[in-house]
Amino acid sequence: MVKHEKESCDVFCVHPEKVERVRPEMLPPGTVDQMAATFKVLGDPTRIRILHALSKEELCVCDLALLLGMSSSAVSHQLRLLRHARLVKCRKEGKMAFYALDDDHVLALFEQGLEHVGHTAGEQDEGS
Amino acid sequence: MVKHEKESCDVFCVHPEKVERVRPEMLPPGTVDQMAATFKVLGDPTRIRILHALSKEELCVCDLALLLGMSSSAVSHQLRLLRHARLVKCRKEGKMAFYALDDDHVLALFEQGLEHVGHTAGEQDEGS
DNA sequence: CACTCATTTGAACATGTGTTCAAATGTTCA
DNA sequence: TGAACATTTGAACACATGTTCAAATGAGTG
Repeated sequence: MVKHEKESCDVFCVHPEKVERVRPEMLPPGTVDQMAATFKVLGDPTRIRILHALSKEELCVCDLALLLGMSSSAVSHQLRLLRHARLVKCRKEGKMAFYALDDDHVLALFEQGLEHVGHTAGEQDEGS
Repeated sequence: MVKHEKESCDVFCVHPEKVERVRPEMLPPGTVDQMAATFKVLGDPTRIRILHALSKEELCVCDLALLLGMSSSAVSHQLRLLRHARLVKCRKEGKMAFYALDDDHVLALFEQGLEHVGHTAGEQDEGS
């Protein structure tokens, strides 16, 4: 919904020169959306636990279900999202599906997130 | 189809030994939730664009509003989430608030995500 | 084939999320 | 003080998300 921009008053900027210096460096929309989509998939406790488990061992769906204490269906739904985001890969063997982290990039991303949490662990979150 | 053979084992696992080997290595719930919360905040195109802009230059709210083409209110709401997640920091000067990335950890996390996108750029996402 | 099992899928539901609008802070300056 | 401004906040809305349930698929076995 684009209402016609009232550029004169609503968002009248304080440092236009800074803005115009940064503007040409902005990432293309496709890249931004892909990054957001990737992080969004990472932004769920269940999927974090799945990824962490898979970083230790290749596991099948029912292994994960037992480990996480949830239904195979729920696990499968989450694995589908992780697959779509190229965060895990699937290896089918007979009627079983073994999952593992897609590659070391994923592990690096995961550990960077873990490091951030450790980094902010002791600090107190300011109340709103 | 009536099946009430093993009601005890909805999730009767195929490789219990793997599961029990991994179980003690699982992350504590608090850590998992914090990681998920951090990634969740990163999982939005608007916030990705904000972080990327701030990685180039310290900017105030209305600078960001102009750069992103959205209202100051919307930007401020997103900045609050980013602040809570310790991804950006705020420096107040007069009636203005200058925002910047909280530290290099954030930049590293961001770039790891960007790298993942670049890494999967050429690959085709299998249709669902 | 009939049956079981591991996995996947679709629909439905409750809950969470991002933006908008209006109003409130809090600061600067005439 | 009062007006103008940058920013923040709260409520409300449309929309997305995670789980559950039931059913379907597909592979192995008697």
